[in-house]
Amino acid sequence: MTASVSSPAERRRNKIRARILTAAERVFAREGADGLSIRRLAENIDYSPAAIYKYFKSKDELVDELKESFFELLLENVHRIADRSTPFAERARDCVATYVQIATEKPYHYAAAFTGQALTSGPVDSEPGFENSKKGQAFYVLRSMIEEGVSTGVFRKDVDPALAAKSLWASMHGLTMMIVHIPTFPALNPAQNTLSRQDFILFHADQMIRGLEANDG
Amino acid sequence: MTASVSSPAERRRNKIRARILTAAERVFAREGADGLSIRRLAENIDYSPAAIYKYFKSKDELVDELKESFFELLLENVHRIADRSTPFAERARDCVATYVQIATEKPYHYAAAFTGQALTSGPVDSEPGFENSKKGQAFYVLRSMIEEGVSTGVFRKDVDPALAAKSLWASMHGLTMMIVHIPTFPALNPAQNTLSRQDFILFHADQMIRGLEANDG
DNA sequence: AAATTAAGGTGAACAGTGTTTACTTTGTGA
DNA sequence: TCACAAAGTAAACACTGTTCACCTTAATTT
Repeated sequence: MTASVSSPAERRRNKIRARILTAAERVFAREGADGLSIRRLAENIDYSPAAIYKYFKSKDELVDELKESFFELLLENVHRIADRSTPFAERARDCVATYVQIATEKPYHYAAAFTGQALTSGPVDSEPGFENSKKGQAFYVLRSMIEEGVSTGVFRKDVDPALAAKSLWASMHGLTMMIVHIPTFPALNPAQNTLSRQDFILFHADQMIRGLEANDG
Repeated sequence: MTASVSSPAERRRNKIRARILTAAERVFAREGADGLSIRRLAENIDYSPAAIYKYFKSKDELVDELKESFFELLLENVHRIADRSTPFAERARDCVATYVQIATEKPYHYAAAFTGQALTSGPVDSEPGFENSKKGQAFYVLRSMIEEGVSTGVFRKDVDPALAAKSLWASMHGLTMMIVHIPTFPALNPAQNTLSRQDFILFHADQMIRGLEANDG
């Protein structure tokens, strides 16, 4: 207990860390993890490449922080919609639309957040502490919304919210990835004319929700 | 018109090309595109790294061929199910399940096929000739199945098969990617006990199909 | 059959990458 | 002031995809 909780040295350190992160963010958003090289990054902030390793253990750790802040942004936005007092159906649709919207605005962030971890890595110990990650929290917003739908009778009584949330999440994720990877989606061909992206997102959301609804109209 | 359509030289060339591809396939299936290096590959087949470039313009081109053959396999399997004469509902479910099954068996192939192209690349000229690609053909199997569902009255009359197919494809894609990237999925935590993967796939398929069904029953 | 052309194969190099090591400078706390 | 830790660096290590000049071998043409 020598100094204040935030010593000058510590604050200075955090400042530089932040400077590195914002410089990294700019490049990552435009070119992704492959486009972001430690050497280029070091040059941008007038440091030697090795200096970065005094602030981050590895490039992966640096990129992980970018991804985590992105999911914080995503969570905030979805939460804001979920907390509205608009009718349930509308609110649910808007949540899905917002998730897809925010995600596709920063495609590299979103894709990297899932693509990141090694694919065939052992089934043990993956995602430690998922519940406390931003990604995890975003999922639980989804789950509680489905719980509301079930308890108010909009959805079938026999749907398991936890299960349904995963299914819904997968569908949202799929649409997002499609848009992210196929620039023209929902058009599959540059020439094809179809629904606008926004309308398609709403259509997809409707489709998902319809799968949960009690079909007595 | 000097020789036969397949000259000895040509056949020899194709043989070596195939040898390279099968060696590449083995590594790619286990470690993905990043794990597959030209140098390691060259060593495996007792050639110099430069030799590979006499058979493939670039590593990307080589990997593209691996991806295309994978989608050929995927298409074959889905087609086999789609051509069955089992009841419609069952057949549809099995198609979805097979798609996810095959895809998750070769996670790197599947993920790379979508992740491959540059993310923010201009909206023009992406995916030239989608209709003729294996990926495109797989999509059209889906579309015609939905057409069958609509015409036989299982699905709502107002669903646009082309649109619904895209929505369904996105949902399938999402589940596949979830399984591919989260080793424990549908469990989100190693400790969590939930539906088996196979059962979850069927649940998800049900959910999707329910979204299309005419709800008078 | 001889000469010419094309294809197959190679070692070395170019331009990158993430990361580590040994070293120097700088700043802080005792 | 002195000692110790933190910050910063140049240079190297071990890689990567790719290209170039060069040589050998096979196929074609004269």
